[in-house]
Amino acid sequence: MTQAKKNKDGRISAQNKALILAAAEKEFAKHGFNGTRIQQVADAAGLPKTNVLYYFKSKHDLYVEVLEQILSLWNSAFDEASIDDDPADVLARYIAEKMEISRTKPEASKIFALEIINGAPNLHSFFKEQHIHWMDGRVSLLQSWIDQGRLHTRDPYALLFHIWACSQHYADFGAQIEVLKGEPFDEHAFSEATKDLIELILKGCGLHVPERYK
Amino acid sequence: MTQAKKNKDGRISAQNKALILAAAEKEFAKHGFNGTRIQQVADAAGLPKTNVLYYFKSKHDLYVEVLEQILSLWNSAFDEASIDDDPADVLARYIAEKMEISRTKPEASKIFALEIINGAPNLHSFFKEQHIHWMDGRVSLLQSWIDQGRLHTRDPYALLFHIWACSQHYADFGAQIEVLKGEPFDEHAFSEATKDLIELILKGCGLHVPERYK
DNA sequence: TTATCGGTTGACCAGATGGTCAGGTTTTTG
DNA sequence: CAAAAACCTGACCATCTGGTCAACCGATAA
Repeated sequence: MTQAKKNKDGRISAQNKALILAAAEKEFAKHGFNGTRIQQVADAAGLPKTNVLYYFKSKHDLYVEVLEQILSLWNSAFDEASIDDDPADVLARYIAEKMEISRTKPEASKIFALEIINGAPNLHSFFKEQHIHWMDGRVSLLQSWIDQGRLHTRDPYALLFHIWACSQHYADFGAQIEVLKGEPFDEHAFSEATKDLIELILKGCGLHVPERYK
Repeated sequence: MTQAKKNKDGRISAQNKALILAAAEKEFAKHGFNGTRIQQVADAAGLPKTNVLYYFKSKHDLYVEVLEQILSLWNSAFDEASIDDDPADVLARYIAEKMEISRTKPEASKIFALEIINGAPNLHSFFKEQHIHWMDGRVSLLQSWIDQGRLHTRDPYALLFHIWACSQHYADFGAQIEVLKGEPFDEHAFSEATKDLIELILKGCGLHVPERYK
């Protein structure tokens, strides 16, 4: 039917697309956009290369869809925090969330980092604007807390950057950390690292670490 | 003469090699190893492609030499710090050094980050071992300070990771930061960011920020 | 003058890779 | 049960790119 003309998500379609996207996420994380071969993605998904091109018009298309899927992970409870909330609580939770993503979705984090390092050439400008808007809102919240004397840091932007930098570091540099520390960086180690980071940042802002994050 | 057989560093040679390495550093930082074309490097250096291949046997060779050149930047005063030094002073200086590299050599920092994200496939194992050795030494120094009650943080490894993560962040994500903050990230902004980071980390470790870094 | 040698370069190639296409099969739909 | 739509895929191709090669240049030494 003409109604179904644009509906490309039959049962099989949805299933295969998901399969391919998952495989692509891993491959892109490992080798970057240029270093990834469509054939590799196909192999990882257990399908012939042509089939990958059937669902995604081009390599670039596939990459963009992977990226869009990743962006949905970036939502957070911090998005809705208000001035009446407790800064220590909100920040600790935000850090914990970011660390959790680094642990459970390191590939996504890597791809995001690679994309940003290269100047975000594939992120639609609407995303950038949206991000700036989000940033403005969060920064003024932090600034309010600073003005109230409930948060002691000079630059709220810098605070956010530092949280991102450190949490993402654990995703991006996971392998390096294992080598340098000489022990596997497992769930428990991640939990310890999260506590450490929360303590560092909160103390650095003159905040008291909530019991549950100690 | 047979003596000069291996001497490939005549005046012209040294000059051209330096030219090519500088161009390669920029290109690799922009596009990564796979995304960089030898032709691009050649164009950036103002030489024909064949000439690049004359000085560097292969693209991979060129990349490794760029990488080795970068590694020399990683030396620091922190390397020689001893237990008798003041933790606050040593750490503040170390952070300032790292930030300075991010400001003056962002390309080098980017390449290093990209290399590490990909699991450091091109770093010779002797470098890794050397790095581990360095790390062990620095961690035990930090641990000594902790044991003496002069430094208050749980995991010295994590402390180093956080310093690296934040300072490198300013190199890697420079473009993103400009967009999000909506103003150029110049020398002055870098100086402010450095102070902020020093304050965050030192306060986070229960240290007092030395006057000169305020 | 001539041999040598570092340096230079255009022409060329083999392999890899993104992407197309036509024809086939399976599933859905009326 | 057809017809249509969705799905699948082997064969193929245009292009790109790392790397080779052989000829050539220009300075210096014998």
